[in-house]
Amino acid sequence: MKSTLVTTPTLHPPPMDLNSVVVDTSLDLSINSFRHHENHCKGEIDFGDNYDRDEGRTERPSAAKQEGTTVPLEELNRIKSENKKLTEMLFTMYGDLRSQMMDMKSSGNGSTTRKRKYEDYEWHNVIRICESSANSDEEVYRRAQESTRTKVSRVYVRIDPSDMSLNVKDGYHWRKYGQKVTRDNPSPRAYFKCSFAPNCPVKKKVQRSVDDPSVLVATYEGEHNHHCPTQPKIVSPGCSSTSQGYPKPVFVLPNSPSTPVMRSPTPNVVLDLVQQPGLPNPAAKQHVRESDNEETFSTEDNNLPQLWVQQMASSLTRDPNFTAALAAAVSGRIFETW
DNA sequence: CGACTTTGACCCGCGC
DNA sequence: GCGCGGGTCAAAGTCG
Repeated sequence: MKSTLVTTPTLHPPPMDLNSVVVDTSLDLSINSFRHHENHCKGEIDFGDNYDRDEGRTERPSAAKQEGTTVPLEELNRIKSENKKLTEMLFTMYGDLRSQMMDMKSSGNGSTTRKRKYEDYEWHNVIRICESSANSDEEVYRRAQESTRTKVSRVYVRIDPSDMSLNVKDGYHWRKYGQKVTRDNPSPRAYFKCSFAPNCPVKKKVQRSVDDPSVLVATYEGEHNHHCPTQPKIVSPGCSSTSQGYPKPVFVLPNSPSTPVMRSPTPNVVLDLVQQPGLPNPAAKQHVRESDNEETFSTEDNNLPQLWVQQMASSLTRDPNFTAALAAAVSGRIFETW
C-alpha cells in the first residue's frame, strides 16, 4: 500500500462549525492552535498588534529577531499577559459557541446527538483540561500532555483511493480483532490491538474519512508499554523519542493559517523559538526534517569552533532518535516560555 | 502449524 | 424497560 501520512491536522476537513470540530489530542495545544480553531469558528478577530496573521503567531520584537539578542523580561511578561487575555477570550468564545451547539442539539433529532457524541467528547476533553483550574499556560500544556498520554490520538493517512485495505503502517504490529460498519460512515471501521507486546493495551481504530475517502483516520487509544519495534515511516503514537506514550505535540507554525488541515506527507517540525532571558542563543531558528535526514542546525555561538559544531551536528542529526528527542525537548522549551 | 483475518454473535452503555 | 449502535469475542477460514 502506498500511503503517506498527513500529520497532525489542526482541523478536520473541511472548515466547519463547532458542531463538527474534531480535536486531535495529539495536536498542538498551544494558544496558536486555539487561535486557529477559534479563527475558523468565529471568523476574524483582533489578536493584538503583534499577531502575524500570515504566519499564525505573535511576532517577537524585531530587535531580538534581527540581532539574536535576548527578549527583555518586560517584553516577555507583556507577551504572557497578552496570551492570557487571548486564552480567556477564546474560552469565552468557546462557551458561546458551545451554548449554540447545545441549543442546536436540543432542537435537533436524536441521531445527531448520538452521531456527534464521540467528536464532542474529544473536543470537550481538551477544553476541560484548560478550564479546570489551570492557572497558567504551562499548567494547561502539562495537563494536555497528561491527557494525551492516557486518551486518544488521531493520525490521518492519505492513501490510494482504490486501495480498499485499512492498513496504516506506523511501525507497530497490530492484530485485527473486529470490523464494523458504523452508522455515520459507509466505510467499515477496523479494530486493531497492538500485538508486539503481549500485554500492550493500545488499540487502534481505522476508518476512511467520511469527507474524503482517500484519507484513512486512525484513532489510537492507550499507551504502548514497550519500545517501538521498527522505525516508523510515519509519526505514530507510541513512537516518540521516549519510546513510550504518545508523541509530544508537533509544533507547527504553518505558513498559511487558512490551510491548516492537511500538511505535506513529509513530517516536518519547524520551530521558531522565542529566546528566553538568560539562556545562550543556540540558534535563531531550527529546522528539523524528520524524514530525510536533511536536518540543518545553525548556530551563532562564536565561542565554539565552527567546524567542531558542524561535525557534531552532522553526526548527531544523522541519528533519527536524536532529532526526535531534540524536537520534543525544544517543543517543551517553547511552552516554558508561555 | 502458527499467525493473522474474517465475520456473526454477543455485551453493554446510552438515549428515548 | 427497550432498542439501537459501538465495541469485543471467538470460531472458522486463510495464508505463508
